[in-house]
Amino acid sequence: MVKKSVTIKEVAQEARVSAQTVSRVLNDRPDVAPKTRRTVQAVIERLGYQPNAIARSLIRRRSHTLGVVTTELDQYGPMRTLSGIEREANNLGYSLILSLIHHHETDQGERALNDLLAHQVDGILWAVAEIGDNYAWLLDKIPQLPVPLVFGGDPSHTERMPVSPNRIGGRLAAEHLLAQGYHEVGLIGGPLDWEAAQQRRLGWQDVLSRTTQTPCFEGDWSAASGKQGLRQLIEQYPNLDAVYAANDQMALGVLQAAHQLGLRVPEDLGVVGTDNIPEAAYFWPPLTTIQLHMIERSKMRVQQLHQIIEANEADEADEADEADEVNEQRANDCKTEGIPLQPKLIIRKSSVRS
Amino acid sequence: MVKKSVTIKEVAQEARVSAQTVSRVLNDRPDVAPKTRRTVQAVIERLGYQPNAIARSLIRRRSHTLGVVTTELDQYGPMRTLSGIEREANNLGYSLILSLIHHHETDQGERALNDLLAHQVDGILWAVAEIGDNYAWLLDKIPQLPVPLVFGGDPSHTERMPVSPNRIGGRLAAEHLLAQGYHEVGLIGGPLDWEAAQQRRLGWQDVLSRTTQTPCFEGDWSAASGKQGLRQLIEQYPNLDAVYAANDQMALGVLQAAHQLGLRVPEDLGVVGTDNIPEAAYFWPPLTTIQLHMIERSKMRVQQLHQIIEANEADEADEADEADEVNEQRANDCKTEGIPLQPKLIIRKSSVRS
DNA sequence: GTGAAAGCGCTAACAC
DNA sequence: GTGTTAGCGCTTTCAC
Repeated sequence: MVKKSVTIKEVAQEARVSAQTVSRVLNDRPDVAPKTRRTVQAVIERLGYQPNAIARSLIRRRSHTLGVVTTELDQYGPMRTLSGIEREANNLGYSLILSLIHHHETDQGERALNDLLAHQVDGILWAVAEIGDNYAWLLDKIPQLPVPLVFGGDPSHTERMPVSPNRIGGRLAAEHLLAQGYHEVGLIGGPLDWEAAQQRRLGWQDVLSRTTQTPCFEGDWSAASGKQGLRQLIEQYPNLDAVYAANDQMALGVLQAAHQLGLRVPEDLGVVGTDNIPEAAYFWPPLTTIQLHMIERSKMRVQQLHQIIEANEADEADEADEADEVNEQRANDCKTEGIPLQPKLIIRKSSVRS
Repeated sequence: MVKKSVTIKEVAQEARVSAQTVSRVLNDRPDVAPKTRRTVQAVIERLGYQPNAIARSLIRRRSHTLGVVTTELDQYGPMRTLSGIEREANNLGYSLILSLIHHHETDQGERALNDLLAHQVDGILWAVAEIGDNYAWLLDKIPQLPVPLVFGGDPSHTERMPVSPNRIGGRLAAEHLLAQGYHEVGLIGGPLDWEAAQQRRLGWQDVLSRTTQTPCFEGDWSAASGKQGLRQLIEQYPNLDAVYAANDQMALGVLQAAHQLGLRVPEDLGVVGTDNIPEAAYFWPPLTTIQLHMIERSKMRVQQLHQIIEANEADEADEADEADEVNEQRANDCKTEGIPLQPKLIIRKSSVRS
């Protein structure tokens, strides 16, 4: 412990060269005599020297660090997103500074953002769910940010796709249940101020509003709320014979409530969830669900951010200043790749009357 | 975008004072004339100035940043640990640099460690599960590290508690099942090279080896392996009437297999899991499980690390150099607080014959 | 109370 | 090829 780190100067002294030469070796510059290079490398090895990334970033104006802002990690969604982000960031050679928002208050977001900026991150991934107008202040702020910011959370209109994948997911679920011969399909949605919940609900409505009633319950993503939701819907709509839940946890709650109410799934009640959490295949019965490709999606966001960063860097070198247009361009390039990420219906027992 | 950040010099110039004075204002030093302070603060506000944390750490030798090394976040355990770490780090004013290890190879660990050191973290939380001898190289290395490192993963002998909480958990599960009148209690364990899995197994054995046979299956933490595990155990031990699973996911797999085999839970088969994931209460039937207080535990680790860091800092100021002994001391102080974190049996339907 | 000078660890630009 | 000088943004002496 408390063993002081080795500096470039000490290495230089020990190798009887200047600090500059050591630096050249570190950065694999060609203009070093092979012999000198070997000597220096030997000393580096021997002393266990590690260049100080902090000092480097200070002068290079590039920290090779990305900031990630997200919410509590106790839900599968945020967690998987983070997992994907880390994977890709790692690939591209970035370290990650993590900043969690705990109570969905704006000042928390502001704090997180400033914190990351203070740490001179090269870019920011904003993976906080869109809730109410919590994006508003940020959207205002983006133009003034010294670094690029990309939204990395769940897919929503911020992707500027023609239709939100969440909405498409809602449609897939509803269409599937109708196709399986269910007639009255209820929704157990997420909190309606969450953009993702809203979109899933819209998708479900797209399909059902013309054909049937639209029994609907607003949950809070927890299994408890799913359970409560089914009880309440069944009471209000005795003919309800299927439910689309906006996440798999709520679907799990629905399954439990169904067992307790003596409803057989899928015979008496069809159930479809959302997210395809790893456990879903092991629910009883196994849960049909909508896969939204969160991990792949967040990887793409990191790539996108990376490209913007690189583009900015290049532009600065060129003294050109059409940076923003270039960014726009790159961003669009990325978006068009989104085709393989179409939401996918994963059919299991919970929605298939045999 | 690409808007250059404001520096302290610009603020100084704008406020017609020296950079030094601005620095004094930033750090709330007393020796600044109230009037000057106000002027400077106004300029800071107006320019939206943010001190550069990187430059600061360079000179202060303190980055207020902790490094976290953990494995893939696709399991509940690591995720919750991270969640707890982040919460407490945030409380104590630290930012977090995240470094995930993907393939459990030693060089990955080495890379992660070096990466964090390069970033001049003030301390490191090693939240990687102990698997095989993957701690060995690290234990060797710790004495040479320039910063303190604390193990932040699941509870194991690294806590130097008399008995691992994991083992106590295993005992609780087995004792409970026997008390409920089950006679032949099988284990569906985690991979045996995981220290945590090993300890849970030992706890189970402590209770059962004398009274009954010890049917045992080695899973891989996944629900799929839990399912397979039950099928196999039942075949080998037709009289098996209870199962203790080393995590809740495997317990879920057991429940599914039981349903498929026509075994009623809890009448024909008692089931106890481990972790108390939020979903466990909504399994069918609701799952009895062992709560290991991962979040609280990881918070404690962060506090511990913080205290060591502070102690080192104080020592350096004092020119004293008994730092290591102090560390040892502090660390021990922390450990003795562990009493409220005793594993807890959470009884639900899956193990209670009515 | 305030400013000037020096330096944290490193690298870019120029000498030689 | 290599060393010297300067400086990233900030804080810590130590003058005044």
